Amino acid sequence: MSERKDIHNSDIPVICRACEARHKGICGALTPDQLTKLSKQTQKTAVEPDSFLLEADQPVDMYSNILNGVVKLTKLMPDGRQQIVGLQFAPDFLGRPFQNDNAVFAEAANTVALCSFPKKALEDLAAESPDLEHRLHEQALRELDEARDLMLLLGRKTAGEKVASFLMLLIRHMDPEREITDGAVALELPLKRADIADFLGLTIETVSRQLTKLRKAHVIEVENNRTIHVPSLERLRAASGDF
Amino acid sequence: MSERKDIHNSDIPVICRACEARHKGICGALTPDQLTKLSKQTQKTAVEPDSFLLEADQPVDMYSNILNGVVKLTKLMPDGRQQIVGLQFAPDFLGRPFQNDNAVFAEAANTVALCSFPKKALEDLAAESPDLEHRLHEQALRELDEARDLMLLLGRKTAGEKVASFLMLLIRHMDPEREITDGAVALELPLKRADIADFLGLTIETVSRQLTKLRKAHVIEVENNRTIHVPSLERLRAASGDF
DNA sequence: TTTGTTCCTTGATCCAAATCAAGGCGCCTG
DNA sequence: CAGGCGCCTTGATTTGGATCAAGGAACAAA
Repeated sequence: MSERKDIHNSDIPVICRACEARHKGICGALTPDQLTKLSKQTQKTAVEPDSFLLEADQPVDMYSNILNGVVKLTKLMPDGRQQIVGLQFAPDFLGRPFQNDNAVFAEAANTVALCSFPKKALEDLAAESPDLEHRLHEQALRELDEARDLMLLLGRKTAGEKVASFLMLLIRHMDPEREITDGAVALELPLKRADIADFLGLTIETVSRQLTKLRKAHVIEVENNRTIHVPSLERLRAASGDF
Repeated sequence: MSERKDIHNSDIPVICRACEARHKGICGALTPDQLTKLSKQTQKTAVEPDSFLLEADQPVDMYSNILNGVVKLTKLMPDGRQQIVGLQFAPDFLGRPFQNDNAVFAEAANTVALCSFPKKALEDLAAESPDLEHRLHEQALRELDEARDLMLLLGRKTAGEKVASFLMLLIRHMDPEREITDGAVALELPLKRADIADFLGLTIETVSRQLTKLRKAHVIEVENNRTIHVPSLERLRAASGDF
């Protein structure tokens, strides 16, 4: 009932001990016993940028936790038009529970580390542990809230607001360690321009131009194309069109 | 009567007997006892078009099942720009579990009938019935799948494709009874042009023009502005840009 | 060193959808 | 029955972002 996980760290499988998914991810819902059982079937893998983790409409027999890196969830139209419909960060759960095929592609945006386990293993655990299903439910609701924010972005924001909102979103998700004094922040873009465009419903050129505009307006500083300094979060937020 | 169905039915509270939510909605997860307990705290209400059911960022103390009609979930920008981020149909569950405020407005699109009950009553039931939480989880996942389809629509489809996709979406959700031979369908639009525009990320004028275009291309026939005949679903699907 | 590749930026032009403007139809109310 | 209102359509014009086109910087391979 009331096991103190912290005291009995020795009960925790070695490969889970330092894992973020055990704290903020779904594995936190598992007892040491369940964790041990699951960990025997897990596999940690590293994945190169731009490789596929899940194919849309293909049956999936594995779920994963994201340990590191950023995963793009994409949709494709028959003629090749593409939209990124979600970005997932560690320690998110990756997969579509209760369904054998997946409506989206999942693709590594940068180098991604995964902890994967068989679909069945998780579903068996979920059936016996309401707390695990509850965590999955909570993540689904969080993703839904995010998806709806993105719908407002895609449907009603200008290109400039989209790019500023994207930077705000990254800052919200990336390690809060980087937060510097008085609302200044530095961040490394995990996505190339083409991905940012596919995420925001824009073209590469427009993304580039809007970043230049933000730079010239001193809202951001750009270093080596991928490192962004934000001197005032407040100014960036204002550019994003949100409250 | 001594039919098995009626005997079984006699355990069910009167107001729940004919209710769709008991079959396809969340109430199907409840035992007759639980249903009786809940039904004592429920209230059926009829709501006029354009009245608010939930205010964003306001605490909510009720959840509802939609018994009839269509509910718009909307987001608003500080300057008044608006986006409909979801449409909900009977017998959907309405509300954001596990959170006291709501990130969206919920507004009746047409005349809506609701069955409402206190937040706490449902959450207590969910705690004791994993099956209920499972149903809520399933609905959240369905809404997430829909939201992602809409993100592709908003980010990458043309105005014409958006309008055709919207009609396809309505057909998918409205009563399948109306399906006529060889893929012909008639439907009543539950939304006015302004709502369709807010849903598709367009303006009223563009929606109107695209409907005219579909009409002139004989993909649809329009009657009284609100009734649409689709002679060939196949042709409409092709116009929607989807597979 | 050159040559190629990938990723990114910038400029010129074009176009789909927004905006601006007017009018039509059904419906209610005085 | 006039007048007003809500909802929708259509036309003219404008514009934000797409498309087309060129080139720069970083890096690897030859």
